[in-house]
Amino acid sequence: MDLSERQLQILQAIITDYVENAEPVGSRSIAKKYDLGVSPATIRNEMSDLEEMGYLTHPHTSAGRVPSDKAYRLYVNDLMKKKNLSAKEKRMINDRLSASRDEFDRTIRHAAELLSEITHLASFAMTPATNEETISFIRLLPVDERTIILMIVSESGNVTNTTLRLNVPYTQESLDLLGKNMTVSYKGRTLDDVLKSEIIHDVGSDIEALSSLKGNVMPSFLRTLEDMLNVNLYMEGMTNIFNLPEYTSIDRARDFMELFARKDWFTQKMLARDNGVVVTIGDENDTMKDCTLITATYHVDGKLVGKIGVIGPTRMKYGEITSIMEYLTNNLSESFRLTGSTGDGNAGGKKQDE
Amino acid sequence: MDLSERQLQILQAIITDYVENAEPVGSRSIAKKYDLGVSPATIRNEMSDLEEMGYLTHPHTSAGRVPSDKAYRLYVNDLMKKKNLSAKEKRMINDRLSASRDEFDRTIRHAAELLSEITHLASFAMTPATNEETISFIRLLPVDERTIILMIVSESGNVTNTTLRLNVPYTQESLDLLGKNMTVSYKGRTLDDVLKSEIIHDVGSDIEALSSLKGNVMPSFLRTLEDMLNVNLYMEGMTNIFNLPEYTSIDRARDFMELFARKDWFTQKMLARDNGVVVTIGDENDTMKDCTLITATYHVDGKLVGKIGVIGPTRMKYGEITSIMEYLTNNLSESFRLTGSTGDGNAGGKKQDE
DNA sequence: GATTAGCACTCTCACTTGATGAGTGCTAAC
DNA sequence: GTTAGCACTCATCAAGTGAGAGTGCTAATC
Repeated sequence: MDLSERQLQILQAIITDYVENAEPVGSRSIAKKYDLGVSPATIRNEMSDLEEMGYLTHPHTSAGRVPSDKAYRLYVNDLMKKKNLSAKEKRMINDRLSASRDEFDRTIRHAAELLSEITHLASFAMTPATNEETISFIRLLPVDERTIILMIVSESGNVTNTTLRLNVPYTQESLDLLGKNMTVSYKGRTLDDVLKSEIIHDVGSDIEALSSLKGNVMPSFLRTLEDMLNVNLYMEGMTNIFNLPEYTSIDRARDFMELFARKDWFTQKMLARDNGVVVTIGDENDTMKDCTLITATYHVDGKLVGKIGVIGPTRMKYGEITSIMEYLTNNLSESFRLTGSTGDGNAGGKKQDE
Repeated sequence: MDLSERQLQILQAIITDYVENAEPVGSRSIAKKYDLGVSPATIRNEMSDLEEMGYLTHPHTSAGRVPSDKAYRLYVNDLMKKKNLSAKEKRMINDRLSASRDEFDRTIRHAAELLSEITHLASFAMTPATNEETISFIRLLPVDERTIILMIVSESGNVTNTTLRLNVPYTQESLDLLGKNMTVSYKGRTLDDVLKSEIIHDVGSDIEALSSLKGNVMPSFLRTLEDMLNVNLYMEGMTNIFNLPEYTSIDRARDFMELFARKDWFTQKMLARDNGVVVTIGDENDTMKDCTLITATYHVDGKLVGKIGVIGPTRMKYGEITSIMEYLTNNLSESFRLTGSTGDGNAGGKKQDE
């Protein structure tokens, strides 16, 4: 049961108007503002049909119509036009990201800031999941008589380290040896793989002298691997939502904020989403049934996949926002194309044209 | 102009009642609940005097009295009784912190979580400022043909590293040499000191071959030092304030949240505060004039100083909260007494008695 | 002289009422 | 199929009302 051309026009007009003004839109104002060549009465009849089909709802008898989730879905799939970013917007994005291009985490955080500034919504950015990363080498360095540093380096240049305190003495040679020993064991294996296998049978060392040292180091080693697997989540512009009429009620604002205070939970949710630009509207989300969530993915070295996203009420400028996110993620992927995962000092990636 | 014993009793009763119920308290309810042996009329007269002296205010003619900032200050200085923590509370603190005692940053974050859970207020915790830390050694490690890792280790075992991309080739020897060279130059100097001097005259190397390599490394070196100087700030329980009657207005809630979205600014503010348990009430803060801020300091290795704090309306349980914070910071300092600054694998610090 | 009872007065809060206006839904005319 | 006309619905706002809590003053009491 397809919609007629006129119905689509009316639906689009209602969505446009409602997204702009956040107030139920009536037949008269549609007829006046959008030149559809028909009278309010006709529009009323069409509206009534659209409501029957589930595209519109009615807060109460004598109020205007409000688009339903189903209407937004139709809009996103078929009606919405991509917005061409202005030169100014493109320049803003390029400038703000390139200023920190040489440092990975900072760039990601800036992307989130930028996104919330441009969209006036709450945004977030996640560093890539690193399950697939492989270990390059492991090294142990002395600090003082009892303290050493354990350092794990991945093949894409990711580094994590932990300072740990031993309950046995050590020598420079034993540290070097254990480092080499561990490197041989784990080089080329993914973090996930190592973590899963080692946590079960914590193997002793072949060489007697190293055994106790290794016993000291292994728990920290596993813990450090876990740390490396953790993605960082940056959230920005949470307070933007206070300016939206949807959230003038304290309770709804509270619910919103509380949802995102649970960072771990939220990270898991987001990791599970598909790649590319993904829009989920209202009921399509299992929590936050009155929000829309848009996520997009960027790539590091063409391999690792990170995510950015915005969260807001279902009433949002879909065309504009998806276009911005597309541009932004392309820009990010471009920046991280040649370099490793943690900054590059000077040589920035090739810049996207403006 | 001192207050009479009876005036103090009445003031204390009003504060206690108001802190509990968040509603202006009238003479009748004081007379009924607190056994002062005088009639409401007498209390009314005293209240009137207290108001004249600036300890109480009046929302409107026919409402009860509300304590002023001045009253809270008097209460905190003279009237308030320290609360003895229950065994259960102590156990909770000990358990929750010791579970993560071997990892510094995580422990600090847990302290903030714990604090907001116990107090039902917004809380924060800062890692220590490290201006006074001194450099122990610097090392450069190879990743691939063009990528190396720069690693800086402080004498307390703090480690920071950056991956950087070179635009000149390198050899293992040159890396080792430059690392040693830099270690000799900077060992024993404080981060602050090195950062300030080097940022001005970016010295070239004495040995010709290292010159270009060093040129590549120095900018990252300085940037990494800056990173090391940055304190981490963890904020928790921001949404707790939504449950307080003081913040049922969306505008006040918004103001509150926006203040703490500016993490850098907030960090600076907090760094400037004195050591020990510090309470600033309402007007005593230059921003957030309707909040009370309580901060307390913990020590790492007896030297570095970090901070934790809570933020809430001036109406809060001062006695209880300061006691909790005192216990908590003592516990933290105890944990970080022997170990370096970034975890210790096994050997936990001596535990405080329960 | 300090304390207290009594009472008029003030102000908030919750509730009601009525007017207004936006918008629908139906019917009959075009 | 489209439109004008009109009765009807519902939210919103302002004004008005009464109850309740609490003060401040005065005069009586200890």
